[in-house]
Amino acid sequence: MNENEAKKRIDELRKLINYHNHRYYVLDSPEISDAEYDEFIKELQHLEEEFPQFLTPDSPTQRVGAAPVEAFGVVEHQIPMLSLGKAFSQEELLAWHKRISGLLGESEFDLVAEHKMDGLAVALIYQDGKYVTGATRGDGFRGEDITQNLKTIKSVPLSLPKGVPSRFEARGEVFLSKKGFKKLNDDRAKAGQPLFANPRNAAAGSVRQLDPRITAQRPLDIYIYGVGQAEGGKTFTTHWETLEYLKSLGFKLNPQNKLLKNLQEAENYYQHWVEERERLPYEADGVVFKVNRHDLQERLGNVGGEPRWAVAYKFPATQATTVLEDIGINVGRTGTLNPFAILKPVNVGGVIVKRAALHNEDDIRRKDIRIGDTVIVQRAGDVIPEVVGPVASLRTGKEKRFVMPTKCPVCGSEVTKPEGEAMSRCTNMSCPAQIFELVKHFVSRGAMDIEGIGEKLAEALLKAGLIKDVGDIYTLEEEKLIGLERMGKKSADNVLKAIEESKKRPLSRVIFALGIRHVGSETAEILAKHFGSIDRLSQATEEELMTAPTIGPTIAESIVAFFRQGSNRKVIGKLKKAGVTMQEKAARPHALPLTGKEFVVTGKLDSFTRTEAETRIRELGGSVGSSVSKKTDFLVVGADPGSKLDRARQLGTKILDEKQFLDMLEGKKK
DNA sequence: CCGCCTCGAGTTCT
DNA sequence: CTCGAGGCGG
Repeated sequence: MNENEAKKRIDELRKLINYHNHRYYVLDSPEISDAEYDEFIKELQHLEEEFPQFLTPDSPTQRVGAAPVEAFGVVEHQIPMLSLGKAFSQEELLAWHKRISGLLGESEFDLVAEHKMDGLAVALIYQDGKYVTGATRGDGFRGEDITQNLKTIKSVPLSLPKGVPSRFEARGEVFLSKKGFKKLNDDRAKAGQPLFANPRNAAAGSVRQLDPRITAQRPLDIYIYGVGQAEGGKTFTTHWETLEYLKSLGFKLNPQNKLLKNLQEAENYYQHWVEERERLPYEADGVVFKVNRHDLQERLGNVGGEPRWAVAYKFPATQATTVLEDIGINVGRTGTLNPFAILKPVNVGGVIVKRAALHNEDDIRRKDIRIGDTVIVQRAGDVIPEVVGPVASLRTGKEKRFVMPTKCPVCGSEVTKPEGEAMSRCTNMSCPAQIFELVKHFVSRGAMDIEGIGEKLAEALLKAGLIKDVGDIYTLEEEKLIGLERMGKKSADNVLKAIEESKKRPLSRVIFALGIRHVGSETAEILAKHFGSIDRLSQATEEELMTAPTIGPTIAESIVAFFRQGSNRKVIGKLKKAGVTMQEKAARPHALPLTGKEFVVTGKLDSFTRTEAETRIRELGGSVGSSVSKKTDFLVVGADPGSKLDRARQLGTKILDEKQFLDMLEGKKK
């Protein structure tokens, strides 16, 4: 290949790559496969190596691999990057609107609504259509030169179409998607590095890497929201037109931007996203409203370093800081010691939070959470409150590191933490905490389903010594029950009736109810089918157990150990004596209607709870999965479905609404 | 041996 | 809903 041919092919490839890059990273609708794209990149790299005279900084191969710098240079913003005034309530939004309406002498004017991304503001500067400089906002007047780092973001165009102003500055927000943020933190956790508290910190940290090769590995993205400096070229009369123009230049804009007619529509827009923000692929901490017409913007001007023509209306915070007063320990059914945070009560997004999950010891150490720390607490949507991490800068030095007790806080027995496992466990099988949890599990809905025995009664029964293990439930008598708190004849009768009922539960439920470690509802089902009775199951050796599907050495060992334990054999004896199901029911004459079909349920159903629906499916021979996969046959969708619906659509899984599902249960169609 | 897919277990607040 | 871990396929 001679020089001329090479030059021609290089230009061609760059055009091609830029086009497909834009399709993929900006428009989210690729036309070619990743492999084909990589082929183009490879070919271009080869040519550029062979003909280095044609290598230019705006070549798509130059996004990665610039050498690290010692420190960042300074970039002066020709037009300051101002921060926005904030509104925290409807009243404050109203006040903003009223003030500018007064200044303008009219109250109906278009507004542009945008999401306030949880990221960091940057400027991209183009000279004669070529990307030359990228800068952080800094203090608004001077920022840091992060040109090489921003270049690694694939949705940043490196060159613009002909006809753009000779010097052109686009402004936007660099951010991490929720997924990207999570993945980044997961990777850091695995590597034992400190975690980022939120996507903004993560984005800022990534963009301010001295080594652009590190930045290139972070899944950063950018939404452009405006123009800074622009010498020559087009002028626009509204902000919306400016946004359209930016889009036409190849910049990536937030698809949720919207042109609104008045304040009412702005309030609706806000309300909508307060409710829907969980569903967004990125984190937003509010919405921004901007006066659309540029002439009105100019008349309103700036005041106190903030433009009067825009306002950031913040969402209710999902994070708050409070003091971690102590770390408590719960002992679970399987003896696991589960630490939880005891917090100085704090309002997070309208809910008073006093406790929060702290999954395990490693997690506490990884996040370096200490008792007495001021911590960030987060409650996203319906999700359980969790401690994100400490605010290390507020430490006084009096904070105490958490140490997992070596004795069970409930019974005082030895605690072990097997090598390589995340959980510490109490070794005492008859630890009162474990027995209590086991009773709760035994009577719970998915297990023996004894209505009337709940947390309260279970505790009372144990305390009064009426039961010592789950087998004793079947020897309870009316007179004894009536003595207990809030328990009259009527309630006692009901409880006894429910206990009687529970004797009829199928074998699989009984196996599940026993609470054998690693044996949940699915595995119990398999064991019941495979062994047919408790007697055969209890006599099975590890080898025999492992012939059943999904049973490996760990589960097999756990089952054998369970039945070897004398106390467990005694419990089974009691259940047998009471007449609880010990055999799989005789093979049914005809196959159940839903045999072999796997269901997944999402959202709220009207006719019954999700667990009830799942039980019904199992009774009819179907199985229930917890997430949608290739194997799933049907997704049952109730109100307010979660991400499972998206996944089902992706996989083309058959989707049933509640009505169709009920019809199916009644056997109307298959 | 590693990565993917499921299952099991535990959590908070209204 | 999320995390950890068991099972199994590539």
